[in-house]
Amino acid sequence: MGYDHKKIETKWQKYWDEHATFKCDVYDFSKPKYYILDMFPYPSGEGLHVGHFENYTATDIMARMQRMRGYNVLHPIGWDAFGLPAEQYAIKTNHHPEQFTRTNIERFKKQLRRAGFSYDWSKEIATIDEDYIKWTQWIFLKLYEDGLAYVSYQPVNFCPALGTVLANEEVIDGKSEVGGFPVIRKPMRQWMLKITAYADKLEEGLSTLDWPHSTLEMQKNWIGRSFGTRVVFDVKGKDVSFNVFTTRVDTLYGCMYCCLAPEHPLVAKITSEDKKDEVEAYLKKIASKSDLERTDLNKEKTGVFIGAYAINPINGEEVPIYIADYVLANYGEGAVMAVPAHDERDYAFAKAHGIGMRQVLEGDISKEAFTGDAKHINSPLINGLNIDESKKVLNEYLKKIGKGEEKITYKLRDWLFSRQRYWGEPIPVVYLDDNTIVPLNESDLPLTLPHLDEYKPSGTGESPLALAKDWLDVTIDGKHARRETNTMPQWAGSCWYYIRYLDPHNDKCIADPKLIEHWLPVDLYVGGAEHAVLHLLYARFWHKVLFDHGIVKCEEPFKKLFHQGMILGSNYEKMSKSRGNVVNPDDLIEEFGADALRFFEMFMGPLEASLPWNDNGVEAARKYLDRVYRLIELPENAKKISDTNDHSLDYVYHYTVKKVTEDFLNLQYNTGLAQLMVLTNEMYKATTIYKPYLVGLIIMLSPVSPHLMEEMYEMLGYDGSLSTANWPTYEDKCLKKNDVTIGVQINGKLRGTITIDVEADEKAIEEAALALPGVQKYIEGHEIKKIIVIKHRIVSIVIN
RNA sequence: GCCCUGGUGGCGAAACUGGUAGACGCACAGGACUUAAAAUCCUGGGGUAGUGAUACCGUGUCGGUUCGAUUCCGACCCAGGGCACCA
Repeated sequence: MGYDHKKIETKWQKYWDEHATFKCDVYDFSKPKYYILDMFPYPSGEGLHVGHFENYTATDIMARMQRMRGYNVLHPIGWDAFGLPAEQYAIKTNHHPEQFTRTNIERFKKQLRRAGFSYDWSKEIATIDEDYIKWTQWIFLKLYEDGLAYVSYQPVNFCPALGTVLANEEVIDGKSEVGGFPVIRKPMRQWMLKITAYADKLEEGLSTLDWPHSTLEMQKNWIGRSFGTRVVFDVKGKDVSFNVFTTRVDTLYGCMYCCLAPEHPLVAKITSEDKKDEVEAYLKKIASKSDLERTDLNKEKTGVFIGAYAINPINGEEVPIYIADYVLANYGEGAVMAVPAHDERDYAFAKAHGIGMRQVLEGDISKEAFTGDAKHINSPLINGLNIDESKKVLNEYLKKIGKGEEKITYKLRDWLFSRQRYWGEPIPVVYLDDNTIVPLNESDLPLTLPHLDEYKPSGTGESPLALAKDWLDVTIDGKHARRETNTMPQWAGSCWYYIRYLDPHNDKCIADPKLIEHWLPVDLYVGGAEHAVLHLLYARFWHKVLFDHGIVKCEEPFKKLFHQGMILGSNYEKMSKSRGNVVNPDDLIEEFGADALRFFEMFMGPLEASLPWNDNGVEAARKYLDRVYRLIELPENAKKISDTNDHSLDYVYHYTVKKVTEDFLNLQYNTGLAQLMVLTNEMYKATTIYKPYLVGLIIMLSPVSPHLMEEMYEMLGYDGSLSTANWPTYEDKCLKKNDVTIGVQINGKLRGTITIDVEADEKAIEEAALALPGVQKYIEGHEIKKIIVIKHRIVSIVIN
């Protein structure tokens, strides 16, 4: 019937608890450190799902393995506990969101313990804890001191249905990411973080990281660094000029008009009298468009001539100035020089507005803009040169005449850091009656949330905190002041939690500097690819700020990053309640045990792949574990266990140790486990099982299915927990085989195999290959042109 | 449209720096054990033709390089993820 998973798993979970088996002494610097981190969960009302399990099992295996390999392993867990669902629950029920959150945390904890994850629970943190909020706010004050946090009244995305402002990243196609409600533009007082000040450092740091290629690409694209030129255009007849940004300064001779963003400050100043009405009407049209419409209409290039002309600094030509909404106010200089012949957008605009074009590169522009590299024409200073050479020449020239310079711009925008919500960290500043901002003193932290009778958004955009009169009004140095009602976004707490884990109860500083220096950066960080940009970019940003303050000593927080794939429903669709394909881990643990679930989730395929759930999978994993168990439980197998080595398993065992060790360290658990199955199968076939090899199997399997392996270790007569056992090693001499089987190809087709002594020289291999009857048959009557012998691999015979 | 990732049996997947494609597992089939079934243990499974040894075909498609290509190169098709007028 197999082992009693309930009894065994409960027994060992209790043992680990009572012996504090996985508590990490962070001050023990005698062993090399290994810091392995999971992206901490948001404690939702739905509990842990199989996807969480995949993530946490993967890291748990690494943690358990590295402990056995002699590392001091830090493997903590905590709760990303602020978040919208708790607030929405509070709005509905009028209960405090913390109540909801704490209940969920307890449920998650129970599930994690049942899964047997080897977390150091003494390091547990939640972002909503007062002594955590304190340091989140403390970091905010550092950002404020540095001028990296500032108030801005720019238009922001307001979602009437949620009654709150959203970050650009939370708006998808003009609708809120959560709920899918329409979003409009509305000017409001906001806190911004100047992440753009770190754009360069964030870009540069990417090259030092051992991260998935696609994630590095995404961050690179998000930061969007581009090298170009700022060119100065004077406005004809007025004493003003404007800048444009271009990455193609080489096409300057082909500039037929200039285009300002509708919001450009110069528009009002230089619009001619007769064009005022037209411009006004256009601006009105733009303003009423939502982001959705603005991007939707991107097929048609709209814009109007504003009755002014700019002077092209390269040739003194006067070109008309337009405004058009395809020019973005907050990128580059908010203005472009338009070269219809060599830019797709300018081409479309010119066609639509009857503007001519001048070709300045050789190429076909009859149907579309030519954007490739070629020789320049119609460009006196650079005729005959290609793009790169031309840029160099023109950059130098523009610099000399004071009309431009090389410039770097970024797509990255500043981070909208405030939310008009209750359930977030209060922003630790107050406003005097004259609107002067006064940051709180460090000694006043943490600034905690007041209890409210109602948690509904005020609807005007201000957070429910505006209703907490007693909390809101304060006296600072005898003067009346009002607290900031905005709170921080959920991202805030997750920006630095990996630091707090080192020293979660420190009330003097965010963590003991000695610990920060020793333990950071995180050696391995595992979590979903959905955080490829936002969380991982924000956390890197804060880390770099803390680095500049000397608080952390390394420039990047997460040395190696890994994204586990998504587990899909058995119908290949994303698991969701509405699709009815959600798999509940609790039921599976109940029926097959945590060990089996852990095993299956690692065995089902590569960790990074998104794979469909297979209902038989967990049962199959369980059957394998039963099979391992029977190696000692079944009398006829137990009889075979011997303290004397008959060497029959030497090769397969040592090969398995090598492969499993390498595969596990590379997070290729599926192939490592396959090899453990091979070893198990061989043990079944063997007449004698050398006991140390059996122990080796148990140890290698223990990170994956720890409870049963602890039990088996005990059954074999060993004391204590496997966590103090040593990871097995292999000997090269056991990996040597006496002979190898290699293929024999004739003209690329496999015609036979030979088994030959590994030491055999090429000549002997060649002879053995030619001697094969199957080979002879093909060679007869043909001339052998060439024989290629690759030792231990293949013999390739070429005939005509 | 642009960027990234991937496409291998009925299914999940393996395959070192180009070297016997399909390890391991699921499902399936056969055998042993059993009165029987379940469980277990053993064996067999890429396709087509053939009783058979064997032959031919086969890693999304088409071409190329090579003695040899899942692996390298070119073009294309499909799926997933990201970005979206970024000058």
